[in-house]
Order: sequence, then structure tokens, then C-alpha cells
Amino acid sequence: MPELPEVETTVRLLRPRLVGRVIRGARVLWERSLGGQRAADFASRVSGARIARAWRRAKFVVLDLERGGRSAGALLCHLRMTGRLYLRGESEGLEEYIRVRLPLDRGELVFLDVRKLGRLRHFEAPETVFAQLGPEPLEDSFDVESFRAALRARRGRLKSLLLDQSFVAGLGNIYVDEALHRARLHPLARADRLRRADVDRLHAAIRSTLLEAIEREGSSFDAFYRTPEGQPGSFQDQFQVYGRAGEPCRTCATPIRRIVVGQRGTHFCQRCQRRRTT
DNA sequence: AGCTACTCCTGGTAGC
DNA sequence: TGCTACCAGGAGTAGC
Repeated sequence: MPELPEVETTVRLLRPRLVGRVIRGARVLWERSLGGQRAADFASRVSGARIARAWRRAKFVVLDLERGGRSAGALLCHLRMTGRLYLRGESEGLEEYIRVRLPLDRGELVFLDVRKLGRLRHFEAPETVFAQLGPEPLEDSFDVESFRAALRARRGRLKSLLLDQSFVAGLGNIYVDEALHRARLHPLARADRLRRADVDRLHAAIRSTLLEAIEREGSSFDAFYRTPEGQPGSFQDQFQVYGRAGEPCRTCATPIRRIVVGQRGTHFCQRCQRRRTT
């Protein structure tokens, strides 16, 4: 499912083709993809606007808009489970699942989403959305000392906390499981009980897992996630635990366990990721 | 604060 | 073969 690496890949590939383009209108085929916004309202907000910048915040694709050189808010796209954003002609198939089309002065931006959980919305003041989000794990502001302090203040389980976008932004089910395995930490470990070395490993594991996944253009293990060019990512070949229940741990050969934590499938190695009870 | 449960969605798959 | 039941899951919300 699209998490930080998949969204980053989407942005990187779209950016050179989107920046400078002017949105000519909006064809909304599934209104609920707008997250409560009316199609006519949405269309009037974006029509005629120029895409000034394409970037990522957490799992949002952000397209900053301007009109006459002045800011005109931003389009925020959350791909959720099965969303895709691409330029018409650069991806094939699944056409019946297209939810929104944005004709541009050159080409057309397409939002496709099989399960309809994704959102494409316009915000006049997108910073109100960003204010709810935790630090970007790949930026300098996500330093190990503030991460340590934040963890010390929380009593929840690591798995749930790392999925909380207001705690750290951009991680989802896959990369949390992978990062915890890499850091050799149990998903049910309490955040405030981590030792200094545990936090150091977790901080490094989050970053290295995300960076390696971005290098491989994300993970594709079903028919859903593809880059805007229609290509699958390849980080799924590096999975140590996610989706490997019953298969041997690549480190110690112990069968990978699957449990449910906060309604989320959670994969880990009970030998590599011991739960300390002290 | 932190937990569970429910909602939104539908393709894929297990079971019969 | 064809049917049904259930699963996957990010995030918002409600309730305890």
C-alpha cells in the first residue's frame, strides 16, 4: 500500500511533468474521492490554477497551486490503499477505476483508485492539515534525541505508535513491521521502556528502511501500487517479515509470526525481536 | 492517553 | 463451476 516510499516515488516521477502546467478543469467520476467537497466547488477551485510545486508531506502528494503568481492553496492527494496518480498515457489498464481527471494545458492528470478509499482534495490552507502531522522521518528535524524524548512520553505499543501519523509521518503497516525487525524490537514493546541503544537502532532502522525502499521505487506485491509510469516497485523482494507468516526468518530461520495489533496484521520474528519483560 | 470497534470500499480467495 | 463469506487496510470517528 502506498506509504512514504511509494508516495515519494510518485512525486519524483510526476514532478518534472507537472510543475508549470495549468489545470483546465476537473471531471469527477466518483465524488466521494473529494472527501466531502462538491464536484462543482472542487472544479472551480482548481480550474485555471498553475501547478507551482509538487512535493510530499507524510503520505500526501502535494501540488501547490497559484493564480496570477499568488498562492491558490494546494491539491492534496492521499492514495490510501489502492490510489494511483499518473499522467494519461503513462499507465495502462484499470480505466474503469478512474475517479478524477484533471485536464491540463498539456496532458491530463489522472486519479485512479480501485477501492475508493483514497482522496484528492483542494485546501485553501493546507498547513492546517500538515499541522496535525508528526516529523518527516527523513528530515534533519527527526533527530534521535527528540525521538527519544517523544518515545519516553508515551506508554503505548511501538507498533501502534509508529503507525500514528501525528507521532511520525509517513510510516504504514509494511514499513513499521520491517523497521521493527531491522531494529530487533518487539511490536508490542512499550515505547517508554526502550533503552538508549534500542532507540538508536529504531531511529536508524526507520531511516534506512525508508531510504532503501525509495531507491527501489517502493513495494508492489499485488495488482495495485505502480509508479506513475506503470512500473512495479521492487522493495517487496527485500521484505524480512511483512507477508511472510510461517516462512523462515532470513536471519535465524525461526518461522515468522503474525498477530493482530490494533486491527493491523503484524509480522515479526519472536527470536530476533524478543519482548523484554523487565 | 490509549484501547476497541466501526466505517468506508471492492478484488481476491478460501471453503463448500 | 458458482456461490457466499470474509479478508486486506489508512484514517476518521465514537465510546470507554
